[in-house]
Amino acid sequence: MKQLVRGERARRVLEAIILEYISGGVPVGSRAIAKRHGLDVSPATIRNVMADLEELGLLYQPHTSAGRIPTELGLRVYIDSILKIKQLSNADRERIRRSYKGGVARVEGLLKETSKVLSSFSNQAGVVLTPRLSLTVFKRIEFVRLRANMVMTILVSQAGIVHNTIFEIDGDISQEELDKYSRYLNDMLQDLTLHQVKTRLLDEMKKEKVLFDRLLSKALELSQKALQENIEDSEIYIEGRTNLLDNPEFADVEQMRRIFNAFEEKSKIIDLLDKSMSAGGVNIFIGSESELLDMESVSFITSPYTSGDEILGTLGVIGPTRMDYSRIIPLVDYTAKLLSKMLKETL
Amino acid sequence: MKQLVRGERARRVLEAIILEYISGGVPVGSRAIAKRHGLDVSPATIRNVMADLEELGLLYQPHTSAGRIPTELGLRVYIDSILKIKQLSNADRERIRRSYKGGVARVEGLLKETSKVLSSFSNQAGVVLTPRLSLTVFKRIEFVRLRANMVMTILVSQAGIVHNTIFEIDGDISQEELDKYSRYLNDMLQDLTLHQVKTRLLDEMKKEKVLFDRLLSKALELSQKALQENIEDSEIYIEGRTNLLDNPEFADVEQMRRIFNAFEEKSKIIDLLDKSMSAGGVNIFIGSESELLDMESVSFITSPYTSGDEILGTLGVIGPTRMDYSRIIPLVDYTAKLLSKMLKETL
DNA sequence: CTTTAGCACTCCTTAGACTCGAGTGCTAAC
DNA sequence: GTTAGCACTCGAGTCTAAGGAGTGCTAAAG
Repeated sequence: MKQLVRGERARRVLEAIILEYISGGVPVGSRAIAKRHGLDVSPATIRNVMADLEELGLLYQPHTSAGRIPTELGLRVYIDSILKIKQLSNADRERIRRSYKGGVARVEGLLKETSKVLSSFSNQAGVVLTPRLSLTVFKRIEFVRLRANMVMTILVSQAGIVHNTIFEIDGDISQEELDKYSRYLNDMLQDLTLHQVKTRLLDEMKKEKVLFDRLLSKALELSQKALQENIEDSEIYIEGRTNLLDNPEFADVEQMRRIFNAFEEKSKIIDLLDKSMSAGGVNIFIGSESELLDMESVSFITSPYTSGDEILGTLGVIGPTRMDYSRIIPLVDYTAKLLSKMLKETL
Repeated sequence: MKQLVRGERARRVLEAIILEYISGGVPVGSRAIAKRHGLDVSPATIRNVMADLEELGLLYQPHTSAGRIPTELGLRVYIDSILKIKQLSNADRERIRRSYKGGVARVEGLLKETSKVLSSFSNQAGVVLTPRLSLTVFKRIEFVRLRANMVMTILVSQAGIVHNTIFEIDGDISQEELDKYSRYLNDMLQDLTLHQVKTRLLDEMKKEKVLFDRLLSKALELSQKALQENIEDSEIYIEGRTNLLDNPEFADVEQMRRIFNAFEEKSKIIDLLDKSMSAGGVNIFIGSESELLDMESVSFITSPYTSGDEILGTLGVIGPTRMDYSRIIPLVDYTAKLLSKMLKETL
């Protein structure tokens, strides 16, 4: 990719245009570049370079007599081979840490807080994908008799995630009986991931068919039911949607509607975050790279977060393609690390 | 209020204008009313009536040569003394019931589903306030040892709501020990509301100071900690925000931003829903009646929902003041009743 | 061969002028 | 009390002209 932009000067011009465009949001002309960016050449020269960059597909003109705007490819090249990613300053780190007021009272709350942090420090939308239950490690199961024929199962994972399911059963079971089941299961299932738990339960059920142990049988059946429900699903927390309204490129209502529709539907965003979960480190999707239909002018910057060795989920920032990557990339990176640390230390 | 609009004809004109305005969204003129609403009088007569209604503050003109728009007061009068609230048709009821696919796997999910139902049947935004924990009845408490010094408390209410808190303790406690505590507490706290539980615990702690029972002491301390955390808070589920974008009155970006800001902040909406919880039946807030700053053109239609005798929360529809009250009022009413029934029957 | 000044050209943006039409309020007649 | 007639108001839409930002090309200079 680097070779695409041969000369040092071409690279500096591209950088200048992108910086100018990011801060201004309007097409940038040759004069502005020549003046403000310490390139000691005339606008005419800049124009020649611009024409070259346009031919390479890194810039384009909305119309003949307008300045240039970077294309997605242009941004890609910039991010991959020009942008130097700075570390977050100590002051910034400190400010981020401080904005997590209080301790970790609930994992859910911590994740929600994180999406708020991402949004307020980026001035864009912050997003956090919740852990997929099936990937987490089993910690505890409890059954609660709600009333005759109705039982609630509460599942706790090592990472402190709680999940409950309510379901109907044939015939009543007393709370004492249910407690016996859970004690039994808690012993059996220690240290398995929920995914493993599921297959383990199936194995045991097969064995049990031969042994005819009634206690065992019921316990397995109940937990089986509890695990059927959506342990593969994730949710997302999105905060700061309205920050996006401040970007002039979304002023047009039609654009806006599409973006907010995507926020409303969530499933596409979940898919995207899910995909970038396994790829370690910071991921960047520029415009149509995210393959979310109708989202040409939106970029995602994401990073997975963990708890100890478990990869739990992804967090990130959603903003216009024209966002301040140099600030937001380290922000996402640091926030992911900080969250991982908090999850590990407190749980 | 009824006296405000003396003549039968005046009332019919007001109704006609409101109906026309609701369906069209643009100021309505005298011709349209004279033609379409079976009032057998000329436009000039209508104009006279309109002038009277305007003097009463029920209508206003955006500018001299425009038609009339109902004021908030006009809508209020219409809703209070003209509108006859129809029952929902059986077909509609059936369609609503059917849109709850599957059973009640989690209360949380049920509430979220409900806000979706409200949104899709009203074509506006649907909103559901989650139960305030402190009002619900205690069912069960569990402690889980996450690791040394870290304990999770899981609280289950009779209505099937689960709430967890993680906190640090001085000195390690084994899981067996924790189980003892929870068995003890589960016996003691049956059938109290969480609010009562809180005071009860304080009482017991005072007594205990005298008795020096170590088991009791620790158990009380832990549960006390768990209850300190946000049992007074509620959350809301909002669905169908983007439906509001289809209303021409919100086409202007500035308007939109204000509304979406309110959605983002939530606390004001929570307050409003909270307030309308105690007032039984359907509540209607037109425009500035809701006292949400900057929300002149938005109406709320809300109704509390219950589980048995407990009032749990509020649900409703948020839309433009210009919404189809005759359809949405019974929708909100029916949905609240249906949700209450489901909560009661399955839990 | 590269850089630059000069210049004609393009095309968006803005503002003003104008028309059109919906709707009103008033007056006078029924 | 109701209605027809009419002058008047005012926003929405259309058209035109001016202004200006920015370009591409050419030709000269380094």
